[in-house]
Amino acid sequence: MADHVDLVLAQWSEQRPDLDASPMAVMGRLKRLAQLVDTELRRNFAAHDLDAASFDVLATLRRSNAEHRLTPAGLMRSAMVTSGAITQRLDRLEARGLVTRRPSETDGRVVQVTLTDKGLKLIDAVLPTHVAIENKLLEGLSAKERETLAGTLRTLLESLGDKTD
Amino acid sequence: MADHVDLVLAQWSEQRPDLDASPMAVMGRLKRLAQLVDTELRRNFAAHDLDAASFDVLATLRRSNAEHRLTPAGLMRSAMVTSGAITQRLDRLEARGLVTRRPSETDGRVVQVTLTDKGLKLIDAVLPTHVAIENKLLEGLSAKERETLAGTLRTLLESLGDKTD
DNA sequence: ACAATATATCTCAGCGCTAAGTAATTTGCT
DNA sequence: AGCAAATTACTTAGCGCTGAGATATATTGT
Repeated sequence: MADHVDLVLAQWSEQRPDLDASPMAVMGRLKRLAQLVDTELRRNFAAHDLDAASFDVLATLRRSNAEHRLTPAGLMRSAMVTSGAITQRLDRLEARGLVTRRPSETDGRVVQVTLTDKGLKLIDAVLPTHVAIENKLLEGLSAKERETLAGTLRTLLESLGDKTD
Repeated sequence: MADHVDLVLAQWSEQRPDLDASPMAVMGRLKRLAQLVDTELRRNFAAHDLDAASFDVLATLRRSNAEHRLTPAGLMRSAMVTSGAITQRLDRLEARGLVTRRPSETDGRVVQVTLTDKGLKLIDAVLPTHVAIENKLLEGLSAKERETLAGTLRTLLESLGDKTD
C-alpha cells in the first residue's frame, strides 16, 4: 500500500514540516516510473545492438511517412533533444548504414534523413518485442485505468504546450 | 484536444496497422512528461550552481534523517542509478564541500555520507523554488485530478516492485 | 537590391551515466 | 572454524546529452 514516493513524502513532512511537498506525489512518481521503464526497455534495445536514442530515431522515421524520411529539425522536435544530440545520433546511425543523409533540393539548409532497407528491417524486428514489454509493464493497471491515466497525462502535456499543430 | 502522442499513435496505425501501439498512449506520455519536467527543473538547478544529480543526493540526505546521513548504497537505492554513478556524484559533492565521507565504525565496507552545513544551506535554499516550479507545472490539473493521478501512478509503481520495505 | 533577421545543421568541450570489472569485508552454510 | 557467496564501494572505458557558438542558406522589410 506504499511505494517509494510515500516514504519520501513522509520523510519530508518529518524533516521539513513547513515545506509543502505535495507536488512530489505526482512529480516523484513520474520521474521514477520513467526511469524504471527506461531501464527495462534498455535491455531489449541492447539485445538488438541498439540504444534508446537510436531506437527513437529509427522508430520516428518508420512511422512518419511511407518514405520513412524526415529532416533533423523534425526529429529534434519529436525527440525533444538539442540539435547537437540529433546530429550525433545521425552520425552514429549513418556510420552503421541504418539511415542516409541527403541535402534537400529545394532548401540548401535542409537535410533529408531516410531509413535504409537495413534500418527498416532492424526497427521492424525490434518493434514487436518493444510493444510487448511495454504491455507487460502496464499489466498492473486495468484497461479502464490505463485509459484514464493516458487522458490525464494528455491534459497535463497539453497544459505544458505539447501541441501537435 | 491532441498532444504529440496522439499524432504518434495515428502515425503508427497508418504505417503499421498490424501493430498494436496502444501501450504507447501511456508510455509515450510518461517519457515525454518526464523529459519536459526535467528540462524545466534543470533551469532552477543551474541558477543555484547545481544539476539534477547533485540536487537528488542533497535532497535525499536532507530528508532522510535529522543527521542528514546515509550510505552510498542507500543513495543508490533511492536514486535508482548504478553504484558507479553514486561514487561519481559523491566525488563531485565532496570536492565542493557539500558532503563528507567517513568510513563506518561497525562495517568496514560501509561509508557514511553526511551533509555539511554548506550543503544543508544550499539545499534549503533551492527547495522552495523547486517545489514552486513543480506546482506551477501541475497547474493544468485540478486537485482531484492530481490525487487520482498520483494514486494510479502508485499502483503502477507497486506492480513493478517499487516497494518501501 | 541589400542589410537584418530567421532558420537549419553541425562542432565541440564538459559533464554524467552505464556496464563491466576490482578489491575489501561480512554473512551464512556446513 | 573455514570457506563460498553476497555485499559495499570504487574504477574506468565508452557513450550520449547539453549549451554555446560557428557556418551556411533563406526570408523579410525597406
